[in-house]
This record gives sequence, structure tokens and C-alpha cells, in this order.
Amino acid sequence: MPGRRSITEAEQLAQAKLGGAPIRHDQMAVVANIYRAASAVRQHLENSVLRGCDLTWTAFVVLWVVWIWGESETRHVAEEAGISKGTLTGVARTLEARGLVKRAGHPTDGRLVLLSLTGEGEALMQGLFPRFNEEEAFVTGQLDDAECRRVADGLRRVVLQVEEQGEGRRRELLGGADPAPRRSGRRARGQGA
Amino acid sequence: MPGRRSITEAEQLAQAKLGGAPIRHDQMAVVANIYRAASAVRQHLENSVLRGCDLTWTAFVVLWVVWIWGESETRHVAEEAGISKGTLTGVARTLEARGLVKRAGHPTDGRLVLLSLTGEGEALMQGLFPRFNEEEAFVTGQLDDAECRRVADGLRRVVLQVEEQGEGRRRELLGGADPAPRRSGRRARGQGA
DNA sequence: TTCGTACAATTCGAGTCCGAACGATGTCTT
DNA sequence: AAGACATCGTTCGGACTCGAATTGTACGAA
Repeated sequence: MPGRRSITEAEQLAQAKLGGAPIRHDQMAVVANIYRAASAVRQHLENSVLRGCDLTWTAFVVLWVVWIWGESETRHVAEEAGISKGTLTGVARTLEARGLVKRAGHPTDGRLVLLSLTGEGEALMQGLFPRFNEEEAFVTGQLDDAECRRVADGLRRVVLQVEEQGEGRRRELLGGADPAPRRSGRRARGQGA
Repeated sequence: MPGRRSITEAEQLAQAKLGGAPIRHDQMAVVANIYRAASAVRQHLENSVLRGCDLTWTAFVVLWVVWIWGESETRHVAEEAGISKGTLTGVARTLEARGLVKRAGHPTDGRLVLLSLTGEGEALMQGLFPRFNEEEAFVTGQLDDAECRRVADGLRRVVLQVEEQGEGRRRELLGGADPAPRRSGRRARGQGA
């Protein structure tokens, strides 16, 4: 469990570390707590309802997306699930091997692959989602409905901000410079450093 | 970017999927948006300030913890950073190889290992954190200070709920049954299935 | 002293995840 | 018709992740 020491204390220490430079405390607290909450919620859901079905968080989210939206192109599923195309390929393969999803070529565009739930997958979600939703209610148990709406709305605005302004912001920060490739992951082959 | 389609629409579809069974909409929206926001924020931070320094999110968090709290035992760092001890071992090794952190044995208890920043690590954080904090302010740009405090407070209560009640809740759900081992990870050696 | 127990970090195995590179397909230009 | 170009899903390399097994240190009891 993260977070034994208080965030406010951390803020004071950070302030001290920087001497006079001002810190945006409230904004820092939002980011820190978003991440803490995400980890805590994910861990709880994985260890309660998902583990028993032998599903990881990601696998569940993918199933959920296909369940809700019906047969969908993989790129849309990846976007909705918040994972990369490459990751989805592997997850879909695993789910297909377990007989929970089907994959089918697109009738007119040969590049596309469509994902849909099998009967077994459908049945799984029918039984699983209500239990999942109950745990969602558990983790938010300290908030009443109105507070839930306020928090969800605030988070929605964070997501929107990044989605709508993020790319421009990053370009601006880099000031035209190349966006430095990820250090891990497959290297460019052409020119060795 | 996840989340082109609206969550409310998803809720209606989920409701339809389940026939009459009631869904806790507001709670579901909180969890869904926590996760969306966490991914969006992490991605933005990685692709803006962190990528340039060749740091992953996890590596940055570890550096941040050691920077703020000073030389610390690894188990505390892992807990603060929200990762397992095993993961920290690997991340610390990476950071040590890059000359950003030092590891040292505990003076009296030979089992402990202490982590601290090198001069280079210290200098890095001195320059990096203000830029990181500016991006924290950017992603929360659609919220004023009071709203930030409200959101952070709501999230804090989610974390507390899971930390204080989660384990008991999970035991209760399993009803005494063994908590089904993680499918991935090292297998028990004793008895093959 | 020499156990046994407790608890520390590390190693190890299986797997997730990202993003660059890649091959296949579709679409536009000429 | 044929090449250039865009876009799709997949493959691939490396860092990260968990938790079980392991190794090493500390400390109390016999």
C-alpha cells in the first residue's frame, strides 16, 4: 500500500528543496492522488472479482469494451481501452485462445480485424459485470452520489484537457525539437548513434 | 487517446445489456474516469518532460521519493512509490547504472539497503521537478484551485477506503476460499496442478 | 555456541505494456 | 497501370510488474 506519509508533508519538503521557486500545490495533489487512486482501485478489483475469473485488468477492460460496443475494429477497441495497438494484439490473442472473443476479417477492408464476444464471453460478462460494479461502489463507498459526480466531472475535465490541448502543448514545449525516442523498446535500425 | 465515445452512453448500453439489474452509475463513472485520467496524465508527463530526460514514469516516481525523503530504506521507497520490492530492485539497478542513485548498506542492520541520490541525481531533480509541476498544472488547467482540492480530497477518500477496508472486503468476498494465485509470475514448486 | 525463527533484499519466471519497425492492404496520382 | 503514400494489424526489443522462491542477516532461546 502506497502513501503512509502524507502528501502535504511531501509538498513542504519539495518546497524546501527548491528554495524560493513556487510550487502549484493543489495541482500536484490532484495528479498524485489520481495515480494513487488508480493503483489502489485496480489492485482491489484485480484481487477481488477479476482474479477468480483469471482476468487481468487490461483483459477485463478489453472484454468490457467489446461487450458494450459490440463487434468493433481493433484500433477502436485499443483506443477505448486506453492501450496501444500492439498490446491489444497480444491481449486479444490470449482472450481468443480462452474462447472469450472471436476475431474476423473486415468484409470489405482487408486490413481491418473485427473483435466480438463469443457466447462464452457474453455469459462471462453477464455474470461478472454486476460483481465488478459492486466493487466500484465499494471503493467509492466514502463518497455520496453527488460527490461521485463532482469527482468524476473534475477528472473528465482533466482527460479532456490532455486530449484536446496535450499534443499542442507538447509540441510547444519541445520547441520544434525531435521528440526524443523512448529509450526502451525497439531501436531504429538505420543509423547507430 | 482513450475515450472518444462518452461514458454516459456506455452506461446506457451496459444497463441495456443487463436487462433490469441496477447499475451504480455515479460510482462506475468515478472508477472509469480515475483510470482514464491516470493514463492520460501519465502519458502526457512521459511524452513531455520525462522523455527528454530518458526517464519512465516509475523511474521518476522513485527518484522523486528519494529526493523528497532523502536516503531511505528500499522497502519504504517501494511502498511510497507504489511498486513492489522486486520491481524496485530492477528500477534501482537501472538508475544506479545511470549514476542517478547510490545504494549503501545500512550501518547496523546488514539486511537493509539504503537508497540516496547522487549529485547528478540531485541536480537532475532540481531542474526537472519544476517542469514536471508545470505540467501538473497544465493537465489540471480546467480546474481552479478549489476544484483541485475537492477532487484531490475525493480521491484521497477512495484510496483510504481501499487501504483500510479493502483487505477485509476481499476476504469477505472470497468467503474463506483460497485467493486464486496470479496466473502470471513464478509458480509454486511443490505440487504441480 | 548453535539452533530456529523473523524479516530484509534479491533472483527468477511468466506476463504486461509501449512504441518503432515491418509487411500487407487500400487509396490516390500520374 | 504503376508507383507513391497512408493506414491497418502484427512483430519485436526492452523496461516494468507481480509474487514465489531464494539468500543473507539479526536476534532470542536452548
